[in-house]
Amino acid sequence: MVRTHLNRERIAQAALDFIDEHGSVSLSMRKLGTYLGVEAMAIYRHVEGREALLDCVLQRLMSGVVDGLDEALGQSWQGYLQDIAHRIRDVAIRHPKAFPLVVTQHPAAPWIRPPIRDLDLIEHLLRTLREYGLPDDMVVDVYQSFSSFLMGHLLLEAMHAGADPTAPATAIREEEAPAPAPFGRINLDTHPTVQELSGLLQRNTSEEQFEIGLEAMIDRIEANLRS
Amino acid sequence: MVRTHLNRERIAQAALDFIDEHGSVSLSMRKLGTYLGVEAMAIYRHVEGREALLDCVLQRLMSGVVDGLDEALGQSWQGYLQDIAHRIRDVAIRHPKAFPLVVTQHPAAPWIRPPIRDLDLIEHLLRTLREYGLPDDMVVDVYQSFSSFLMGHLLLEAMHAGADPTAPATAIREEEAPAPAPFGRINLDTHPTVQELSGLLQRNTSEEQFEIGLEAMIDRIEANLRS
DNA sequence: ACAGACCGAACTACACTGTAAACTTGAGGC
DNA sequence: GCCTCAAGTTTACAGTGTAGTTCGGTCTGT
Repeated sequence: MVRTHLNRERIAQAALDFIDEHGSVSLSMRKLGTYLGVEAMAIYRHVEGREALLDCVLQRLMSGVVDGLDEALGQSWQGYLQDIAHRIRDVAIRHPKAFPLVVTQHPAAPWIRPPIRDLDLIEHLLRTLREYGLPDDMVVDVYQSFSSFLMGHLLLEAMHAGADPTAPATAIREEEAPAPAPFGRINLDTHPTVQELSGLLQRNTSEEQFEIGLEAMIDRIEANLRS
Repeated sequence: MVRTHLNRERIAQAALDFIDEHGSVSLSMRKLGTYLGVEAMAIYRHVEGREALLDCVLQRLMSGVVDGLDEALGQSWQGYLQDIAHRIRDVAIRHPKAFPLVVTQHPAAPWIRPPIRDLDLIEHLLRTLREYGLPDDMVVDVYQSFSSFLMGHLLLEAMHAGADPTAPATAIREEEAPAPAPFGRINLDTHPTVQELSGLLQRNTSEEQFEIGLEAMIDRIEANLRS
């Protein structure tokens, strides 16, 4: 009986599923093996090792972003950037446990900036911006600003979304006072402002802030272009 | 002979030194033990485990930021934010291998946003902004924008600075053509734009971009305040 | 000064990790 | 029929985090 043979695709998909479910730190070759119904060492026939495996997962994660990106063209570079940004945000939100893998360095190209680690996507971005008439130094500027903006927002959003819901939220106060403070009682006395603003702090306005920040970045580029 | 007794401080400092030298992934209890001239298990008398150890390192990393922050007061909230931002950037640059630890979740407070993981610092920031007269919702907004801005910029900068200089920069081209392309020859044919812009891409303008981005963020807050 | 509590450091043990090497098996080609 | 060869398995080993236990010196109460 030949259960559909192993290959890079199937392994990457299974690893992604596993990570979505249990987190990336608890992914081990052996666990992935049993998850695939196969002996752990069989995986090494198809990927070089754990690091390469995680790289495959990342590639699979981002593969959807670059595909069908050409249809998004034809508007303006502003719309194009908005489109890419939202595509990547979708990935981050759909796979919050896997997305933080973008901070691991690409072994073959340390100069690639997360979270856009896909060379095809980088090429597409640079080329398109150029075709929209942006000068070269501005193109690189946009790429870099865009990277760090996405990095900051999406990593935070993913961490928030991927936080273990079963987290203990342990108390720091040594007393076991059952104080029903907001978000798992934290030193209410030494940090009164934090406590007072807790309501506002735990409000999730990620999406709004993402849109505002993205808009602001694009505005800034526009202003820079005109000057 | 009582070689200066172990304590949390000494352990955290040694761990930080070790990470600065060899990176955080290769820090193990046993290696830290020998690094301290002590048996690995002795460490468990002072810190609860590996996770707690890394948390100690983070605490030690950021301890310098909040100390002596009151002297930076008295100017304006703009100057205050600039000051904090530069202090944290200094940490990121001085400890590029340790800084990425900020993305690990704080176990007791998952709602804390990296890279500002120090409750004292958060309290200080929120209180100060309030004292400068910013309305509560704006205070929280600033905290969150500030976090993601620092996160994006500093993590990228740290990754860049902490990249293993002995990295192979392997070729993707199967030919072993010795093409002296910029930054470790990468698929010159399929990604011509990347290649063409390689000169601009590898230019390090992190500091400039940091200043520009920080300024822009503050301007945005000001504009938001006036409206 | 001395006895006993005490506590930090060391040792042992165990389950689990990544990975290399040798081995088994089963399908296709002569 | 046998040969080949690649995919999957088994075995092995060094290294990991950490719980449990033991040892040896220091501090304290009298």
